[in-house]
Amino acid sequence: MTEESAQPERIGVLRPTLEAVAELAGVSRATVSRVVNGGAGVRASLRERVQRAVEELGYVPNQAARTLVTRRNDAVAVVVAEPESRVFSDPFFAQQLRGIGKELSAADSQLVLLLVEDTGDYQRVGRYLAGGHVDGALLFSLHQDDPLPAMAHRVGLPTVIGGRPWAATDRDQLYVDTDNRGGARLAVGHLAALGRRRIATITGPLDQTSAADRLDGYRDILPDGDPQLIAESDFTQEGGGRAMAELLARRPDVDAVFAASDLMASAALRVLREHGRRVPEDVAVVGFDDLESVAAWTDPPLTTVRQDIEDMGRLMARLLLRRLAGNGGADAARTTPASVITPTRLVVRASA
Amino acid sequence: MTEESAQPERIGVLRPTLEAVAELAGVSRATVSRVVNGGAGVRASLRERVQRAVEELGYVPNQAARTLVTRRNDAVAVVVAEPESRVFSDPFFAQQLRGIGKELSAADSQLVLLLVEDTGDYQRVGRYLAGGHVDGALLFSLHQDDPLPAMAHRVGLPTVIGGRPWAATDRDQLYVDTDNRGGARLAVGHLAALGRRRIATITGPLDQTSAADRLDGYRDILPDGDPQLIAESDFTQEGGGRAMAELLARRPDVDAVFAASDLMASAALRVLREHGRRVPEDVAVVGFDDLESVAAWTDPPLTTVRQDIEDMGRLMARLLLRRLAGNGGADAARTTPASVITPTRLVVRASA
DNA sequence: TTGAAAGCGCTAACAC
DNA sequence: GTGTTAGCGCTTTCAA
Repeated sequence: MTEESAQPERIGVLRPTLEAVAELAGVSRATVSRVVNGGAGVRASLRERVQRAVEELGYVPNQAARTLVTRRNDAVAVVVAEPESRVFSDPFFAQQLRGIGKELSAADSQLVLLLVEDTGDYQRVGRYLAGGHVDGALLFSLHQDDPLPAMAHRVGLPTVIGGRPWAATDRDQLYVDTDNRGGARLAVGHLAALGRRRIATITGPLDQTSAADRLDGYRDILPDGDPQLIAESDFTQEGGGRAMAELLARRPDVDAVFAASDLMASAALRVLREHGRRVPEDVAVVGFDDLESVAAWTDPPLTTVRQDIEDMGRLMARLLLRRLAGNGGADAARTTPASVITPTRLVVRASA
Repeated sequence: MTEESAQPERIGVLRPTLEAVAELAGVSRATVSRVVNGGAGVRASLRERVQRAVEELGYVPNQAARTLVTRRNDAVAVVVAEPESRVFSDPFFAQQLRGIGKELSAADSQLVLLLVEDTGDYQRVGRYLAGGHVDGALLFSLHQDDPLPAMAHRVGLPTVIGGRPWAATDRDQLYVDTDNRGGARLAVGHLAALGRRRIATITGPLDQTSAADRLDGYRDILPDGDPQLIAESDFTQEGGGRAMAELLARRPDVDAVFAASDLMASAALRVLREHGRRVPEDVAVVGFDDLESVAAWTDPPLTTVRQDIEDMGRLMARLLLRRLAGNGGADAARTTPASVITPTRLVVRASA
């Protein structure tokens, strides 16, 4: 009994198989399988007998065996290529995940969250995705040369990316993005309409398309702007504060700031106050995101560009699910979903 | 081509199998399998030939098939029974997850995070755990009658719980907990030693053992305390602020507060200031957790009970991995790991 | 060292 | 309706 053998020599609980249930119920495996999977086309009396047997034995289908034949997992991976210190401090992810979770639950699919902490993790996560543990993947926070989309494409794993990817690995790579450029134009246009003439911007990390696109929107409105008025930052509170201080040093006459995230805008507000500037009288400030927990509670409340983050998550999940569902047919072309750019709108509060 | 058939009619990329690699390399499936799994006992020349074939075909083993025979997944679930709004706002989880992630990476096991949002999710998560997708599970934030441990036990899934469970489902249910009671004694003892005589406490939700145990520690030091000095709260910032206001209303002469979390303590600090109390002169405050991002940055910096959260995560993972490893033998008794209570210590800063 | 062959537990034709 | 049967892709004896 000590050595492994072909016989079912298990350590803990002996998990019953379809076979065992079939025997106990006095039917064939096929019938048990039918009952377990909905029971369509099985006489009621038999069905009940089988159900009792399932109950009695505490039978739970072995997913590996099932997946092996059906090629479905009813699970979807969400991969976030960001240290968890950021994943867990930025409300952005939480909201996005909430949307995704809701949509997947409705489809009875399990959300599996994978965090890519450092470079070494890529291999393991890649193996996980390639190994067929999930039916599809939602990829987030991809930086410029992230290998994940290519990996997924290589093994044929359906994928939707959060945010516009830098380059399409795949002709029909699906993604969901906010209209970052349009949103930025809204913000900067508003400041210009207010009569501000020295409008600065605090950007996100420019190796992310969201940050780059927002800067492009800024430039759309101010094509001849002073480069001194552009401070590159990183979407965090600390970074935003630093950038604001820098701008103040470079151009003390700055009279407006478009910060590419609410977190950065809130830090800018604080730094401006510390430097004796009144908002919005001396300097008008506009953020981006409209995070409920931030924008409404700053002093003064933040004028910002609203994007519906939870809805983006929902959309991503829906896109993926539709692609998964649309597998079978030759009519793929008709049912193939397309990438989505969600709209933004300006929410005017007191800061600008 | 439109209908499903037994033939490999796939939609996207045709994923190569062992068979295909074997054919291309001109060897048997067994040999390919050996190479893929480390290549022990295969002649170098053959090994290389196989590796080239694997490379060329972009072969990735099908995990479902592998799991079906090995009964291993190299994946571990972390289940958090808490709405993500809390998971993502409380740094506690992030730290714990970091510890777990590190330990699992080292064992080349994939961390799979499952969030239980509402009651409906239990079924799906239960099915996921029972379905054999993971080798084991780490369970967090279990409330009083949480069905998860029983579910896991029922299907024989090795499990380690974060925090002491209310009742052991299983004789040798493993868990990792902080010495909550001892830590609370440290905190309250410190306040008493400072000469404080009207020491209040703000508790966590008393349906969680961590909160209940900390309250017990408080009572150990103050067995005859005034019940008016005890305010039940919920570990959040909002709750902590409310509780502090309440205490101030009930006992304006309060001269010390032991808050059962740093988040609550920081809110208490703010409320005390708003009520014109100086800390620590009028009211001394001690927290619990020693969250880097909170305790050191409050004004004044928080005296608190330190628990090494990341290490707890690490410990949980290690316990689980050891249990997983210790499966095979009859010597299970000797290698069986036992639950752990991690020590606490008082970190004295300016608030008490 | 290598290959042949027997399953792991399940689903899905297909036949009755 | 129900049972029989043939795999899904892999690992692992066992023999050569």
